[in-house]
Amino acid sequence: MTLQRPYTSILDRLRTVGLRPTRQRLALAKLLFDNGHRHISAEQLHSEALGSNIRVSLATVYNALHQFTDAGLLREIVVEPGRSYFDTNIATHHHFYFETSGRLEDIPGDEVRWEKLPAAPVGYQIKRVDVIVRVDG
Amino acid sequence: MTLQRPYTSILDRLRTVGLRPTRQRLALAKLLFDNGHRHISAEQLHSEALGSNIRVSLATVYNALHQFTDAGLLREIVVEPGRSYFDTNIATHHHFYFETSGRLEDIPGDEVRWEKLPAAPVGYQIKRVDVIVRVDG
DNA sequence: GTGATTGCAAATCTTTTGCACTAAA
DNA sequence: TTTAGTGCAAAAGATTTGCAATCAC
Repeated sequence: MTLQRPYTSILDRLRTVGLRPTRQRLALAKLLFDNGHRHISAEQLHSEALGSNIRVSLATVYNALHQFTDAGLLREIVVEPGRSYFDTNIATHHHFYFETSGRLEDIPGDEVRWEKLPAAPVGYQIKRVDVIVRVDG
Repeated sequence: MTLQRPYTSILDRLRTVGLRPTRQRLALAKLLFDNGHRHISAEQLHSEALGSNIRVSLATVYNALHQFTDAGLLREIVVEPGRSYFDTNIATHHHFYFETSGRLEDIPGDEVRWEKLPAAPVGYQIKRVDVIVRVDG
């Protein structure tokens, strides 16, 4: 798990995780990390990039999102078949999912505490615990 | 939330939720509910049906799975983009997800207890809380 | 009968892949 | 240079849709 280092430049962050700071990655990272925490889909990020005159293909957006995720800069959240978001907040926290709007909202980590949680099956380690509170109304 | 009524026939269960007990729905429901609790994908159920000489199209399998889910007979669990399962266990419970194998395993409801959980946002109700414990090893 | 359900094939949507081209080190 | 990264178009999956044919009531 990579710690978030708010005062590290995007360029250094990419270098640190071993990704070449290409024009596309820098631009996408800027959109992702310079606008506060966000829940964004690949398609959304692609449109946003095009809207900001960053010429980048959807395939590259997918590549970058997955590389960032593997590097621990992002976290992927799947809420429905065919609907997944990338979360720029990599601290431990959870989510409300608004089924009608498809929107995701953070639940701060300290708003969820376990009284009991099972141990990992023998031979396995817990990588992450996802809590999705599904709401509608 | 529909209570599970183990001694109700499949035919009656379909009738109760207002679904006509067609040949296809009866056969699929039999595969789903007469074999203990299972986590099954649409594709898997379709293969299983064909393997049991039940002629049914994949589209109908999807339809039936969604109708059963809407009726409260099934619960859908999405673990990764492009990988979702239908769970015949509709009691409150949670899941281990084995990232390497793609397998899902039940965590009984009483193995997870909350010390703290946020209230629903104003104007919304909590429909369900999904806990997915992601493990690898 | 008549209205719900099905099958099929086509369409849609999301995501991945192959490969020639380009750019970073 | 050398190797990683990119774009594009095509492929691959998963899921949905439209509509005529079929089935439950």
